Amino acid sequence: MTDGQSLLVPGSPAWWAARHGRAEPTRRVPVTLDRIITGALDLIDREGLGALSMRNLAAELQTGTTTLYRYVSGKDEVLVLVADTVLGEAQLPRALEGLGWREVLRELAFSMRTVLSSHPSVAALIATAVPVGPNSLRARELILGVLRERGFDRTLAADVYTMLAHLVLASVLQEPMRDFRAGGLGASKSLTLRDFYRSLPAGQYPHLVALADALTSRTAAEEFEFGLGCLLDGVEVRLPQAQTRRHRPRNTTSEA
Amino acid sequence: MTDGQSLLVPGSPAWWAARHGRAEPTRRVPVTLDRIITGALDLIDREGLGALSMRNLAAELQTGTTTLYRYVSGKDEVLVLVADTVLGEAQLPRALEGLGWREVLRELAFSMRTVLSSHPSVAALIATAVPVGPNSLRARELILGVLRERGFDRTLAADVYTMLAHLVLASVLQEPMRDFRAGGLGASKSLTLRDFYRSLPAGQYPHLVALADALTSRTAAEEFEFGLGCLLDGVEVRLPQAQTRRHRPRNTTSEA
DNA sequence: CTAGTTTGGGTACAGTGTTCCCATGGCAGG
DNA sequence: CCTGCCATGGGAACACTGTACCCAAACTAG
Repeated sequence: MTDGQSLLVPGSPAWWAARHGRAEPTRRVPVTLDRIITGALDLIDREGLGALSMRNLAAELQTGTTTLYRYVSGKDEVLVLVADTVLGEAQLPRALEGLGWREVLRELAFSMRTVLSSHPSVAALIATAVPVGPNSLRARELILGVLRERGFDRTLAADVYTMLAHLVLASVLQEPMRDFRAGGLGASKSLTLRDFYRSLPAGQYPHLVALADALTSRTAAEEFEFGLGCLLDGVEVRLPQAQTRRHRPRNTTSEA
Repeated sequence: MTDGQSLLVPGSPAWWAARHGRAEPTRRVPVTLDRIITGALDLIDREGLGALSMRNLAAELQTGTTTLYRYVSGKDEVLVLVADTVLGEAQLPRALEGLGWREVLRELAFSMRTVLSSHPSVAALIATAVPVGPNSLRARELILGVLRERGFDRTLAADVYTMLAHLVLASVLQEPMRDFRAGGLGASKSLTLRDFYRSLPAGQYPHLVALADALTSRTAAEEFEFGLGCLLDGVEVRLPQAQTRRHRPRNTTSEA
């Protein structure tokens, strides 16, 4: 299709606007790799992963579709670059030295989770492909370094890193389903997940009905907090030197 | 395309074969929902998620594309049905009563992981959509019941279930990347992940280079085993009654 | 001013999900 | 017997997708 509006045909309003707009006179913004990546990320965050097509991306950048292929080998490469860019948004090397391994791991895991959580659709990209971009490698390197310097042996450091990555990934992946509506047969009857659990036959699924609230009232961050705490406690048990300064866990609340 | 071979034009070899083949005379196998689901699952397992298109699926079932839409509202529904079918392949209610919560959770988590691991591509379906099919609900109900009957309060049961689900999901999702080859610029230089880590600049990524073996020598099941152990230990700490029969963890091996 | 190299992009092809509409076949009613 | 019906099967078409080929515009070097 010719798209009509994105072309700057002389005499058209868009042409005039570009001609004596208040900004710099060169309205033809050059295409760069960065513009492609940020444009793709914007498009994904705004309209979801499914909305990212090479044509849409080209339209977003006000250029032609095939132009993108001058900077990128294909859509796959765009996705890889976007994923690594997001991973790079986490500012990891904050104040770090004085803290014990628990605090550092908490800090790192949470900042990774936060940055991925702000680009929900991107998590799926990272989940199904080994992230080998520089930002991803830097993060891995940093976490492994923290573990080694705190006395973890090689296998334990690798195992703990893998578990942390798994935990972060799963938490972020499952987060968008929090606002899930079930039963879309008609537009009228859309249930929230909690009401869906409540509406199940109590004879068949007694616990799902009874735990409808418990299963759906947690924030994704709270769930992550819980899982991270469990994992770190488990790691503490596995440390060779029994340098276990005991600490009292705090969320075993019993509700009404 | 007309496909030529799947059409039984009278007089063609295929027609004759169907006419007096050694099997039953009715060669036109009727299309059913079950055939669609199992066909889709076969296709996914055999050639990956990307190979599942409505046309491919129709060809697999030796029928026309639009016929599928008589039984299914679209591709999304096929995927949902496939996901729930896979979830249903886990035989969960094995011998269960005598065991403590640790053993039961291990058993259930492992069997879920095993069944998902045998259909690697399907895990991605479950990760990005709330599974609300009957088999999925049955599994959730069973696990929650186990937890409640073993003395977990409502929130703790829900939290622990969520963590287990996350762990299983992430483990299965990351499993296919185990046979990942990096650096596919040319067909000549395809590195395994371990060699990729080894080939990194040691000045920039010292720990990644040093831990190349540790990061890649684990089986997915072993990693899962480790994570599950950590998690269960963490859960044990959070149990209200300090019914902690201590047990010695066993994998803090220090390698060469 | 010309030659050449980079950058931008229209057209085209194969493949996707989905819908419209027509053909076929078995079965009930006359 | 023939006739009409209706659920099932499927061809053609539409609006997309990623990508390759090839041509036009623009800028740079001589």
